[in-house]
Amino acid sequence: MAGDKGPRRAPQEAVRAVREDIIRGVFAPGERLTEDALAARYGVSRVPVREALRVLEAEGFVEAKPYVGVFVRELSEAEAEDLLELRSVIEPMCAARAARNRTPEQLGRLKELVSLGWDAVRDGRLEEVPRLNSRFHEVIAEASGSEVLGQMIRQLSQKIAWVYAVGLTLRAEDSWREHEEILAALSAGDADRASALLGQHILRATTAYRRRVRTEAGDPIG
Amino acid sequence: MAGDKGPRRAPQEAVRAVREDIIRGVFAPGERLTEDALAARYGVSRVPVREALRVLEAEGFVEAKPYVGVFVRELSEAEAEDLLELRSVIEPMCAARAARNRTPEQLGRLKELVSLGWDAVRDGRLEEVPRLNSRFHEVIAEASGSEVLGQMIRQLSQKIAWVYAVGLTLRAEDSWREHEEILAALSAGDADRASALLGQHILRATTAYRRRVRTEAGDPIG
DNA sequence: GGGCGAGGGAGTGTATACGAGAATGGTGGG
DNA sequence: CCCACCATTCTCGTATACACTCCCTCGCCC
Repeated sequence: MAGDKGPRRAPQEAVRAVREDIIRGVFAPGERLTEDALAARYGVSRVPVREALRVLEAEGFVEAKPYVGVFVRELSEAEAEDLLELRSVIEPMCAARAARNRTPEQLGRLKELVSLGWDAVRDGRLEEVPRLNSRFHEVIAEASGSEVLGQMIRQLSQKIAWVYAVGLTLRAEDSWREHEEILAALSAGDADRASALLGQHILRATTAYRRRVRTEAGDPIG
Repeated sequence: MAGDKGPRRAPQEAVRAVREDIIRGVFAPGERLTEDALAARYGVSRVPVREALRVLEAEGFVEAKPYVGVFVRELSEAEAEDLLELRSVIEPMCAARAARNRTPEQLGRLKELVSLGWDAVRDGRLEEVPRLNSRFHEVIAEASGSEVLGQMIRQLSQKIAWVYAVGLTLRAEDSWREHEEILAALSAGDADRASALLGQHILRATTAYRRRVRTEAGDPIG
């Protein structure tokens, strides 16, 4: 079906696709995902889909019950806060390393992302912002030079994007202004400043998230 | 083939089995894992093995190259330190929650693990210690009540066990004495003390690890 | 009329079979 | 003697087919 040009590697793409669909809200929390439906959706067999679902289970996006099926996980407000707090301690650590190890190529990608983020915010394409946000933080993780750390941050970042996207998108302008400052510190190789800025950045994001959740409802994030 | 008594649930067990074999050093870092060999080893088909390998890849234990195969990852000394540092900030956070949320059943399991750990140390069965160590920390993660946090710690804990096991096993007596104190704090519901003790515990483990690495060699952990 | 048990449908779990790509060894030419 | 090219082979990647489990419904009995 949709296998227009997908040449010879389906499962890795399937993971990305399903994960993005979950983050974008195409699949709602609690929803059951049937292997057949996903297979048809992506024009592949059930085997790659199964592998993708197992990966997503390991990453914490879905929950699988044996002989029953997989369901999109529902994040409680408490868990969302845990994610944010977790990031608030990990990211500064990561930023300090990134300021020392970042390559010019990575700086270039960060600059491009900041530019794209600004454009998206300015043009009101808010649905693209969480994804760009994730990628900004993922590149920083990559720039830290630690494969292990990078993988952790990557997963964490994607889940944060999910938390935000499930609710709404806001605080976009401030966020990207702060991204710009972080980029400057990284560019200058100033580890302390990069670490401090990122800590501040996460703190503000957390505060904004809490305020929004409080005012909107007391419900689970879903 | 060897479907002795496990005829009805293979893949989840396969993940555990392969992961334990990697941690125990049955499969050395850098080694190539063929699906057929693993399938034969566990008496199942290639399909569950593939799913297990994808999960382990997501967890960071192996690296998969398309159309080539999966290889056990090699952790550099820097990455091992990153893991330890990561744990040093996450675990105290986790312990504070666990002190508030732990159930009597979880306390019971912790007590049993401390007992088993002491026995293993006393009897010189040092090869069992890393696994018990992991489980102790995993139960604490579970007791924190946060599914998200628990999953993160779980993966982290397993990788730490790997780091230790690949090198050697030591500091076992002190470690389990400290486990006992942590258990006491959890039992008393003293969040501050539990958090502080766990931070201290991790710090000592990290120091011991570094000293060992320094004195033994400058090589990668593998 | 309500509760309980059996049967059917749906979907997962697993195995087998086949096609595609890459590493390896041999062979021929320079 | 060395290098490049090609074919073989091994392994991964995917699709198809079947067995087992769960859930829901319908019928029976109390």
